[in-house]
Amino acid sequence: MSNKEIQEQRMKGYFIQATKEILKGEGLKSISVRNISERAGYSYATLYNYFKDVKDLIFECVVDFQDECETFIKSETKKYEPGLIKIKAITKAYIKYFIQYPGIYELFYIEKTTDLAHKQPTVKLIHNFLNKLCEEEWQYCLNNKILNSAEASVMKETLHYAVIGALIIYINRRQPATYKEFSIIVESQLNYILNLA
Amino acid sequence: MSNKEIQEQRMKGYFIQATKEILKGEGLKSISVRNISERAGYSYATLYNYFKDVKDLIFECVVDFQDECETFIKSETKKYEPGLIKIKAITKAYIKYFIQYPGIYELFYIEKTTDLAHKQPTVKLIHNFLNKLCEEEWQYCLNNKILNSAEASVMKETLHYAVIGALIIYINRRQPATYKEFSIIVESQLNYILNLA
DNA sequence: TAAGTATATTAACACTGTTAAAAATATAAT
DNA sequence: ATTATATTTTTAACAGTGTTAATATACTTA
Repeated sequence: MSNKEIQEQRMKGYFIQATKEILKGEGLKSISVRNISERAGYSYATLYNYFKDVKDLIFECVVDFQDECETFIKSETKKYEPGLIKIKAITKAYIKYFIQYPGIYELFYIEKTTDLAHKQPTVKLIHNFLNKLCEEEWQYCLNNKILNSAEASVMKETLHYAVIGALIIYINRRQPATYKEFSIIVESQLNYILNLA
Repeated sequence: MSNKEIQEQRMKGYFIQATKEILKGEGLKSISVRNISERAGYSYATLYNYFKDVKDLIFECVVDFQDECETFIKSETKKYEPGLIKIKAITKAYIKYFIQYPGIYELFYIEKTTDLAHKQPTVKLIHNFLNKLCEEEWQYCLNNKILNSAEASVMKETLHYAVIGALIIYINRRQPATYKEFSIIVESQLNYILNLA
């Protein structure tokens, strides 16, 4: 990597860092070009020397957050036995991560894809994120004849949709009112969907 | 109702009508005070004589759309037998309505409640919309011992979350790519959640 | 040091919601 | 009917948004 590339990457990093901080803190609605640039220590127009537009910048953050989320989930769930138990644990860790950073959830699932349509592969990446995280475990269930293909398929999709819905209603609508209530509902739903205890 | 009130209500109606047209057509992102007012045939500032702010106006539309949606669902499902079969039919009609008007779905579930927090009862109304539409049928299942209380509860919540999630991913993310594929997934999920065929 | 290039900043444009002052209209009283 | 008073509508303005073009600064090389 040439000096020029190193420096350019460093500059991009300053803006990405600033954006990530705002998203984790105040959330998506506090994101603005001037706001990001001020935190990065540059003028607002400088941003456009390193990113096509602000959506481009935000999208780079998505990739970072996904890595971060994946790392978090791995460390939270490594002690669980493989299969449905682990799928449940992964899902709970997934929910936990986004509850901790609602701004990141907004970014992942609420922000219209239309606005980011030029990055189709990344969009697919986001959409399949939970499924990807559980992929190994679903495969385990199939290999060990715990589930057949049709069962696994419907469980996987139902789990996926229910988790997205649960998070949007809790994060975006504050329903139910407390995290405790929310946890109880989630727990019983996971058991129901995954046919556990 | 006094003349003054009639006239005021009429004026509000013009703005509400204009807003509803835009929401059904171009969607939430095309909503702007100037855009609405132009369509209503008035200057942008006139809007503020009849609504506290644009969120107030939008919220009046929510109530209208809910009535419209409920009427649509009632007419689509009246021929179905009561119980789980009817719950499935109601849910499918619910999905059908929002697929037809994605802009209204945005408004219902994606628009942050925070921005409309001053109308808490209405927010609860929206959140419980699907559950309210099915309430009678859930009661039927309990009365006829088709389900016990715990079963009904978890089914109801899972159904609710899964439907919200399914719609957000299909409408906001265009995943899966076709309505046909989407319908198949929805069908199998409804059967799984409601423990049907 | 001077010229040329790359980068950063300011100024400007078109948009957003909202408010205060100005203009137009309708109502009331003489 | 004409004047005076309310009421309602519009225009102008403000503070914000993303983005671009022109200007100013810093750096590199001759």
